[in-house]
Parts: sequence; structure tokens; C-alpha cells
Amino acid sequence: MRTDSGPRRSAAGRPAGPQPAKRQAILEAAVAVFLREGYNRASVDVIADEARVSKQTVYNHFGDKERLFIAAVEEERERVAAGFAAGSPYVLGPDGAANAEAYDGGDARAALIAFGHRVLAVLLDERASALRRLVIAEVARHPSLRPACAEGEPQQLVKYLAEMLGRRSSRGELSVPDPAAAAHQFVALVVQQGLYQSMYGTRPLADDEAAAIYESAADLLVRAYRP
Amino acid sequence: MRTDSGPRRSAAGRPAGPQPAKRQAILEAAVAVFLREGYNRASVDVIADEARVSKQTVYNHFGDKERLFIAAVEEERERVAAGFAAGSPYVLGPDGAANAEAYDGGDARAALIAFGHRVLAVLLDERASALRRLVIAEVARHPSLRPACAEGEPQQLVKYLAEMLGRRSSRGELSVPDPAAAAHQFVALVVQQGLYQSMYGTRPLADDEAAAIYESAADLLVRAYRP
DNA sequence: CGCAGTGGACTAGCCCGTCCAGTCCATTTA
DNA sequence: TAAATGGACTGGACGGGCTAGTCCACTGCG
Repeated sequence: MRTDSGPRRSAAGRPAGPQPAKRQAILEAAVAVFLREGYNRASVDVIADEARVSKQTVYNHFGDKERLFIAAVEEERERVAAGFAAGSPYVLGPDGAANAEAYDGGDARAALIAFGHRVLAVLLDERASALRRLVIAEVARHPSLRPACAEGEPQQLVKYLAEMLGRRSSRGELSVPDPAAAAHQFVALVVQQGLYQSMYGTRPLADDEAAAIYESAADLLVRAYRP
Repeated sequence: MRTDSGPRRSAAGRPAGPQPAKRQAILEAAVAVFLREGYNRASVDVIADEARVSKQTVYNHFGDKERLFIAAVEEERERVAAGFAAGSPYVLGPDGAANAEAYDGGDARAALIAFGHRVLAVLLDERASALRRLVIAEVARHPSLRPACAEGEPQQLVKYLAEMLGRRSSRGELSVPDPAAAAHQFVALVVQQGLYQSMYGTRPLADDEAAAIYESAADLLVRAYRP
């Protein structure tokens, strides 16, 4: 019976358990291969090669292809989510409020435009798009993926935008009866066409097209909610 | 040298060429199996069985799995597109204009709501959704699918809506500076969340949720474009 | 010494695409 | 009318290729 509570180690040898470095290498290779090939065409041998690891090690760490897949998707999903928060300081600071007013300056239209620009950037990031396509392709046959996407990606952004609209509304700058709904609407307007194109892998939405989209979305909201 | 222009026939035997009935049966089975299983997991043997046809016949008609797949997607795409037009008499009559004013009565809000309701119905049809998921999953590895979706599905609907907005605008009922853009915006508002849920295969958007979506979308446009 | 990791062989299974002998049948020919 | 004809279709077998997952003898290191 073991009495210490530290990491299990035997009488001699390195700290027990699979090596985290190997695990990480396998995960990264798995992400790359699954995003590139999809679940079925991705072969465990290729993943092992690409991770510079023996196939047996892959099975030691993850058990089978299915579980490796789930873990890889989760890994990439966290990477993308981290990009949401970290890469967008004005959305949520570390404490969730520090930069909460970053978009409160200027007029409403300018703030919405800046916000829309940012939303498109994070949503149309190439790896995020590839992950979306992969999950859509496989979620029907791998129900464990469901939680990975059920919340919807832009949740946090919508929430922040709703707060911004609420503040501008209480300042009398706008007249927004339901800020949460309005935020959803703005994000839908901004995101729709870009998502469509990223899903079908057609041309990835030129900068001026994107600009036209979020500018007219901002115009629409400002017109509708002028006080 | 043949002199008649009828279907090729040899000295004896039934009219030459593969039997269209078989071809159709194969196509329908292929659609069913591909939508159900995806490209890789769908096996030609299963499709042949389900079409009550021998595997050799499948290969006689379509050459290989790839071409069968393309043909199946095209078949289903046409079926969905037909549903767009035929099933929605108020969008385009047989001559393209007969019912063009079907939504011109009533006030703008009511017309937009009715229109949004219809758009959601055709876009979230279960088979249409399954086709969308399949194409998204495979378009990267089967470039021949590109044309099948490049135009975007709701094109026709958007065009009609733009015309309706234009008419109401010239009647002074609304003030829509750019009807085409406004139509795109309305469709984006209506469609976004439902598409999202149908892609990820989560719960298929209850009726009251759908109603809330297109009602508030109609409200937004009416507010923004009041004369 | 003990254990994570290696590399390669191996099993078992699936699937595409081909092949072939034989059936069916509408039409032509005798 | 009866036989011949040739093409579409059948059903089952099979080759070749790829893959998931297992096994094992071996290595290197703390």
C-alpha cells in the first residue's frame, strides 16, 4: 500500500506514468493529421510517424483511435478558445472586467465596426475553420464531440457585446430594448457569410468584403436603435 | 454505319444502354447511404444491396465510387433545389413572376415574418441539412463538389426578398437604401442560429425559438428602415 | 533494476474494383 | 411461330491494398 501522495514512483526509475512530452507530441500530430485528413482517412501509423513516436506508445497513451480523436479535438478546441480570450484583450481581461470598457469610447457605429472586425478575425482563423469542418463532419458518429460545440463559439463575445450595448443604451446614446438579443443579431449579421464560405472552403472573404459586411451591420443596428 | 437517329440498338435485343430505372434506384440508395454514413464508411456493396442491384451493375452505371458519389450529391442537391421553388409557390411561380407579389399584401412586418418562417422551413429540412453536412465534410477532398454549393443556397430567396423590399420602398412604406443588402441581412439574421444547430446536429430549433428569431429580425428591419 | 519507449512483425477485417459463368428478355431472323 | 441473338443484369468469388490493434524482443535511462 502506498502512503505518500506524490506522483507514483517505483523503487527506482524515472517518475512513473507516460511521459507528458510524448503525450503532447502525439496530440499535436493527431490534431494536424485529423484536421488534414478527417477521421477515417487519418491513420494511426501516420500520426505516430509524424509525432516521431512508436505506434505502441500512441496506444499506451490513448487506448484507441476514437479516444485519441476526442482528445485531439478537445486540445484544438482549447487552443482556439484561448485565442478568443487571450488574443482579444478588449473582450475579457484576465479578471474578466479590466478591459470591459475598451470599446466604450467613440461613437456606437465605430465601436460596432471595430468589434465586428475582431469577431470575423477570430472566427475565420484557418485552424478554427478546419476544426469546425472536422467536428461537423464527425459529430454525428462521435457523440462525445457534442459538448465541444454545443455552447456555440461566440458566446463570450456576444455576452460582452450585450453589455456594451446596455451601457450605451443607459447612457442614452442608443435605445436598445433587449441588448442580449441585439448582440446576437449583430454577431449573426457579421458572421453569416464568412462562416458559409469557410465551411465550404471557398475563397476566404476578402478584407473589403468583410469590411462591407460589418459596416452595413453596424449601420443597421445604429439606424434601428437610434434613440 | 447507322442511319436512323433513334436510340442505339443492335441487330437484336432491347433498346441499348443501361436501364434508367436501375440507375435511379442506385442513385437513391447511394444518396441514402452516403447521407447516413459519409463517403468513407459508405460501402459500394451496401449501396448495391440497398438498391436491390448487383455490384457490377453499379460499376456499369457509374464507373467508380467517386463518380457515384458526385452523381448522388448532385441528385440530392437538385431535389432540395426543386423543393425551394416548387414547394414555395410565393417565391417563384412556374413562369418566374406569377406569384411575385404574393407577399406584397399586409404590412411589412407581417410579410417579413411570413417570409422568414418559410426560409427557415426550407433551410432546416432534415435532408437538406444532412446534405449540407456531407458536402462540408467532403468538399475538401472532392473538388468536383465545389460548384454544388458555391452559389449559396438561398440566392433565389434573397433575390425575391430584395424585390419585395424595393417595391415597398418605392411605395413609401419603407425606406430601404440598398434592398439587396437588406435582403442579405434579413436572411442572415433569420438563418444563422438554425444553420448552426443543424450543422452540429444538436436539437433542431423549436418552433417558438424560430418564431422569436424571425420576429425580432423583422422588427429590426422595420425599425431601421421606417420611412 | 524497472519501466517507458521502440520497431517491426503479425492478425484479422474491411472494401474497392474486377472477373466470370450463367439468367433474362426484347427483338430480329428463319 | 419458334429459334437465335446480344446486351443488361446477377451473384458470388477473389486479388490487392490498407488499417486497427496486438505482441514481443530489445533498448536506454534514471
